[in-house]
Amino acid sequence: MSIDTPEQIVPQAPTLEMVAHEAGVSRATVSRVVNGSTAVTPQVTAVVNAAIEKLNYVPNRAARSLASRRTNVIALIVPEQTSIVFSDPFFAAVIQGVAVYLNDTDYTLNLLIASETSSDKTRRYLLGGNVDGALVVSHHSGDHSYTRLGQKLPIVFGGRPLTPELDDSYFVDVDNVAAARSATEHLISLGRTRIATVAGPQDMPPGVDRLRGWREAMDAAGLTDDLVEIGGFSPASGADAMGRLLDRDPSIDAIFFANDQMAAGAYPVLRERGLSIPQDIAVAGFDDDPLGTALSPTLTTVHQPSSELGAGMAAALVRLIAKEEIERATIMPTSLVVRESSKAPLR
Amino acid sequence: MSIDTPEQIVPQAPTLEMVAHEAGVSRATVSRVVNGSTAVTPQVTAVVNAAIEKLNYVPNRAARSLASRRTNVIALIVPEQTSIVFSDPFFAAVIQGVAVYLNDTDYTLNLLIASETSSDKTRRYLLGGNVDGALVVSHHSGDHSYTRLGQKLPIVFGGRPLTPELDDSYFVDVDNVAAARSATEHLISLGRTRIATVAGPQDMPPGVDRLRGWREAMDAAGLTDDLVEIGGFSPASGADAMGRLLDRDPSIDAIFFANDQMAAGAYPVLRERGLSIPQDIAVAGFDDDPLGTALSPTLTTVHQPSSELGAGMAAALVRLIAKEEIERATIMPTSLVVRESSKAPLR
DNA sequence: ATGAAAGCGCTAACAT
DNA sequence: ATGTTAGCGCTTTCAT
Repeated sequence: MSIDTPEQIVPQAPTLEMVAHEAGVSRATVSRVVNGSTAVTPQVTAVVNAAIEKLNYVPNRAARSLASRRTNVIALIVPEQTSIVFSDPFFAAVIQGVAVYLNDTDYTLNLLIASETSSDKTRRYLLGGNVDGALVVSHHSGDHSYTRLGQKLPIVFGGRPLTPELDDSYFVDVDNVAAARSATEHLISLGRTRIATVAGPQDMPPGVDRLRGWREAMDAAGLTDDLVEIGGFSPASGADAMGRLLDRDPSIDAIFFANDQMAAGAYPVLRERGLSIPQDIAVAGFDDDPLGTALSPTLTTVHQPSSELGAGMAAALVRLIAKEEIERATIMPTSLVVRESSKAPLR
Repeated sequence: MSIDTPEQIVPQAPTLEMVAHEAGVSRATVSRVVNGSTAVTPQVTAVVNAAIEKLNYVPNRAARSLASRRTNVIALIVPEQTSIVFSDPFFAAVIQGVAVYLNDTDYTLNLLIASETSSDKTRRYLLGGNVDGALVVSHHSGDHSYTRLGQKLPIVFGGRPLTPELDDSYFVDVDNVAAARSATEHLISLGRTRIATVAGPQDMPPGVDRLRGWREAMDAAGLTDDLVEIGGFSPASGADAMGRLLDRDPSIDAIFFANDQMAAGAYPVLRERGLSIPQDIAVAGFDDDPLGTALSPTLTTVHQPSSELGAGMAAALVRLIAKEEIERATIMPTSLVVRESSKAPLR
């Protein structure tokens, strides 16, 4: 080696073969130890582990996968349409839940943004035997367009499908109806009677379900359920809907928004009209968006266990891959977070 | 096959071998076509492609990786400390930028949440030859603790290192100093003279740099630069700092926050003290957090090209892996977004 | 309980 | 320009 030739640091990763040699056993035995087979003497196991430690051995995923015909890879598919509104922290939390959960398993997470144009490529990739299963976060949409893949590959969705009867996919979700109902009951318990709602798009399960929950609570309390406007889950749409509602009935004394973004958009409208929150009008949202605590007054909302949803999806998929029997639907609990926007009795 | 035994659908993925057979050529030739080698007759290429199409062939990553000794996998490391504050949409956007960019390459994205406890496991994994390179998003921290890995594996960081002189890593970032300077100059251009700032932690590059930018602008304009308080990038810390500043000098007529979260936290404080934005006090933040448009008045801020930062990181890494020469630092442009919170001249 | 040996599906010299 | 032939590092029967 001359002075001019910088030493080529070839980080030649140690192979199972080398470990076997070091430990004085066969490759098969090392493999057994690595994979936690019980059929190995404690003594031998110890020797092998020592060798592994000494050589700093890490199994080569590709080789393992090729030989075992398992990839140990789980795809996390984020439809692009969804990801463009990646600004929604709900997603980030779900993804985080997935990633953290998988960290403690042998699975590796493969994040995939599936654009319309590449959806075919995505399907091929998924069916090409490159992953053991897939997770689809379709958020509010309920779009289970990957459903048919479910017959060839284990798949778990986030959110219930749009048309349950035509769908036999697995999914993890919250009970939007019950959650909306409880938020509305909370407003009712404040003594409010003119309670409105801004629902989400009626072609998305959460849009439908949260409206239904509101209606159930109103009906049960014997209140009229006609103060409804449809929004698009965005702040601007919330502002618009709020304006329309107040035009219809200026005496509204409480309102439930299908998500926090719309509630936030409505805040300035309320202020412009000289209505104070919560004295004149109590407000509740949905999602427990972090921005709810930045608003003034802070926003009462329904908390969704977002990262737990992610973890739940991952857990379900892992069991599915292991061919365990699991429920088609996994429902996670929500909780009402009461903040300043609903903290005063009717004046 | 009896009626009781459901047909076992074995989605036996077609192999290169099968394609070769179908096309009547050797496996090597198919491999050449698949990998875009020029040394194949157009005719043969066509035949092979037809066979691929017909059989719906998708290369097996594991086999390919094993044989080529390339993994075509890029790890995206999100330190847990960071991800817990995953509520910051900045991240989601960066990650999205990375994912979308890689979608058009042959690389696959491996998302890794590296907790303190598993950082050793993470290191081993990275060095075990399971990825071709890694991306580290350390956001505001500037923590380049994976720097040493950079000698064994191509790595690109998000954000400049804390101690540039001790660091020889590659990174992608924005010019925080210049951006903060321009935001401050904007406030100065409004005719304001008592301009304060709430800086970020001084052990994080953005904390240091944004304060420096503010100071440079103040000094250049001949204004005193003593109205400084340090916050922690959270809404609560912004509120606290705002209070301290107003206690020190109630005549403050403009303020620059090192991020939008802190500015949002300060809004209620200002309102409580009877100061109106922007008439009494003009406000500017940093990050272009979506919440800035939900605030009332909407918040003037510095926009960072978050998803472009992600794409830039991915692009740099891909070039690094290809052993191309690249600059250690890639600096992306920011832009000032003027909104209502700074839209009035001094009254 | 351990070892021997045959691949897993592909790439990359090397031949031709 | 195309084919032949070794492996890549590991798992997994099948023996022993």
